[in-house]
Amino acid sequence: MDKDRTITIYDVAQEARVSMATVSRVVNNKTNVKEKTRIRVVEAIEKLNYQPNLVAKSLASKKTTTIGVVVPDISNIFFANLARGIEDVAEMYDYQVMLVSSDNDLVQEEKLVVGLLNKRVDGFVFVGHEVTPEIKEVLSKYEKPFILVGSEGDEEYKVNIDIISATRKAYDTLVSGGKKKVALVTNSINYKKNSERYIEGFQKATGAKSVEGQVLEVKYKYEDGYKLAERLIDSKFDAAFVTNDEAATGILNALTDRGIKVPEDFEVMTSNNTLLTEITRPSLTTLAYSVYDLGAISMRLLTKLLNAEDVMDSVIEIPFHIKKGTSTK
Amino acid sequence: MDKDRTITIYDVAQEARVSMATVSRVVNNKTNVKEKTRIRVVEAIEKLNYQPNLVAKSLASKKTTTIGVVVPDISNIFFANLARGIEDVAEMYDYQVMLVSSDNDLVQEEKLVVGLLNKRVDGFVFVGHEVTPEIKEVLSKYEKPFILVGSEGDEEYKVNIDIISATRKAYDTLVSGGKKKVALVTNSINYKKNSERYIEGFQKATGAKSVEGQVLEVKYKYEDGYKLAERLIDSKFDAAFVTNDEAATGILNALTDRGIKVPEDFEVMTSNNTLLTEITRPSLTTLAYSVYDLGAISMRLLTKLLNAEDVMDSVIEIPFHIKKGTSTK
DNA sequence: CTGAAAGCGCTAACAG
DNA sequence: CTGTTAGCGCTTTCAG
Repeated sequence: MDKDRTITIYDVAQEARVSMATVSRVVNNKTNVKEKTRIRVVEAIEKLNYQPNLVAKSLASKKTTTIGVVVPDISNIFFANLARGIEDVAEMYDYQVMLVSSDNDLVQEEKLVVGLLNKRVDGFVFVGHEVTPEIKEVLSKYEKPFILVGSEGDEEYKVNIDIISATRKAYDTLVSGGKKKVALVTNSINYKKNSERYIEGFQKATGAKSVEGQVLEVKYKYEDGYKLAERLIDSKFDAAFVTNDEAATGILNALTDRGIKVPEDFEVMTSNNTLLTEITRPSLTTLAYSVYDLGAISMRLLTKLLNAEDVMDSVIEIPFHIKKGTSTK
Repeated sequence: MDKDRTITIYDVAQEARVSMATVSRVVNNKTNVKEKTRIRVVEAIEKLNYQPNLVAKSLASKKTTTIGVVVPDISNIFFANLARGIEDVAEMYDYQVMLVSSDNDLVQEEKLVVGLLNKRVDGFVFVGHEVTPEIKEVLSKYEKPFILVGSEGDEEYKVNIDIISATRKAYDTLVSGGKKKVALVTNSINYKKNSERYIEGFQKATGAKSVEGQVLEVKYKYEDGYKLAERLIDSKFDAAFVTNDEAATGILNALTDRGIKVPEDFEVMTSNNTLLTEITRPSLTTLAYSVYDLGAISMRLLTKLLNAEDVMDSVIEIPFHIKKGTSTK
C-alpha cells in the first residue's frame, strides 16, 4: 500500500465507515446528512487531507465551474481592467477563468472558442467585441450562455454604457469649449456594432444626416493614434472624440509634439477612463465609469444565468459621467 | 433516438465499424493505425461532427493541458503584457490558461493555487513574485512543475533579466547625467527577493556598503508613486531609479506638476519598458527588454517541462539594454 | 494493426 | 438519512 496514492472519495468513505455517496453529500454541502455522520466524514477528510478531483466531478456532473473569457487583447489596459473585474467576481462564486485573446481575428477566435467548449466551460463572457454568427451557432448548439460586455449587438445578454447618449454628451462638451469642427475617431473595422452606435450618437449630436468625412478610422493602439494626428490637422479639425484611450493618447501626444496647443487649439476627449487619462499631460477628459465594474457586473450576470437565478434585466446599462481633464476647455 | 445526444467516441466507433480504442488512436495521432482505417475513422468524425470531451480525456489521462498563471494583478500593464506572451505560446502548444490575480495576498494566493490544483492544471507560471514555502510544498506534493518569471528566488526554473547588472547600468546612466544623489525606489514588501537584487545591484553600483536612506518604498501604483515624490524632494534627491513603470510615472508627473524640471533638476529612470514610458512627457528612460518575450519564453520552458523535453537552461536571462527617453540627460 | 475491458474519481438516481 | 449501482467519455494495458 503505497502512501503516495491520491486520496479519493472512496478512501474517505472507508475511513469514515460510510459510503461514497455520503462523502459526496458532505463535500457538496447537501443537507440530508445526519450531523454525527457529517462530523465523522469531515474528520476523515481532514485526517487524510482529501482534495476533491474537480475534473472527475466535472465529468460526472457535466459542469466545470469554469468560464471562458474572450478579450481582443489582454495587454490593452482597458480590457485588462475589465478582465480583472470579471476575475474577481468569478472567484467569489468559485468559478475559474480561462482567458484568451482573439486579436480581432474571427477565424482564430472561433478556434479558441471551440477549444474552450471542448474543455466544457460553463459559459462565456465576450469582452469588447461582437460575436460572429458562426460562433453564436456553436454556442447555442452546446447551450452555453454568454454575455457581451463593452460592446453592442443584438444578443440577449449585454452590459455596457449607453453609447449614444455618451457620444452626445462628449460632443456637447467639445463644442461648449468653442470648437467648431469635431472628429469622431473610432475603429469600425474591428468593432463594427460599437462604432455604429458611436456614429449614431454623433449624428444625433451634430444634427447632421451624414457625418461622412467627420468619422476617422484608427486601430486601438497608441502608434495608430499617433499617426492619425496628421490627418486630423490636415483636415482642419479642432477637436476629436476618440473611442479608445490608447489611440487618444497617441493623438494627444502627436499633437503636442507638433507644437499644437491642447486644449487651446485642439481639444481631445476619450472614452475608457483608464489610468492613461491621468498620465498624459494635459490629462484627458473622458467618459467616466468603472471599467472594473463593467467586468464585475457582467460576470455576476453570468453566474445568475448559470445558477438559474432570476435575472431582472438581461441588458444592463452602466451609468457614466464626463470627467474633465485638461485636454478640453 | 434523440438527435441532440452528444456524439462520443463510441458513436464514431460504430459509424466507422471499429473499436473505441482505434478511434482514440486516430484522434490522438498515434501511428499504429492502418491508413485505410484511419481514413474511415476521420470520415466518421467529420460526418458526425464529433468533438472530443476534453474533461473525460483529462480524467482518463491525468493530464488537462491547462496551466495556471498567477499574476499579482492583471490590470497592471506590465503583468498584462507578460500574460499575453504566456497566453500566445500556450495557445501554440494547445494549452489553455487559467488566470488568477493574487493581489500580493499570500493567503489568498494559496487558496487560488489549491483551487487550480483541484482542477488539475498541469503546471504553473508565477509572474512577478516569489512563491511561498507553503505553496511550494503543495506544488511538490502534486508534482506540478512551475516557472518563476520576472522575479527572483531560489527556485529551479526561472526567467528574468539580470537585475543586478541592470541596476548598475541604470545607476551609471543616472550619474553620467551629472546627478549626485540617486534614490532606488522599489517595493520590497511585496516583491522581497526582487528588491534584494535591486538593492544588491545598487550597492555594487554606488560602491557603498550601506545604501540605507537611499532606498525608498513604493507600491506599484501610479498614485503611490505620485505621493512619494514629495519625500524624494524633501530628501534632496536629484535622481531616482524606479523598479516599476506605474510608480515611476506617478513620480514623474508629481515632479513636473510641482514645477520641478525633468531631467534638468531631477532625472528618473524606470524598469518595465511598457507603453507608459512612451506616453509620459518627458518620456521615460527605461531598462528595455521585451516583456512579452519574458512571458513567451517562460511558457515555452514550461511546455518543455511538461513534455519531458530536454531543457538546456533552467534559469534563463533575457538580454536588455537602456532605452533613452527624455527623463534623463 | 485492432479489440476487449478495466479503470480515472465523482455524481445521481433509486431503493430502502 | 444512507448505501448500491450505473454511468460521465475517454485512455490504456493486455491479448490476439
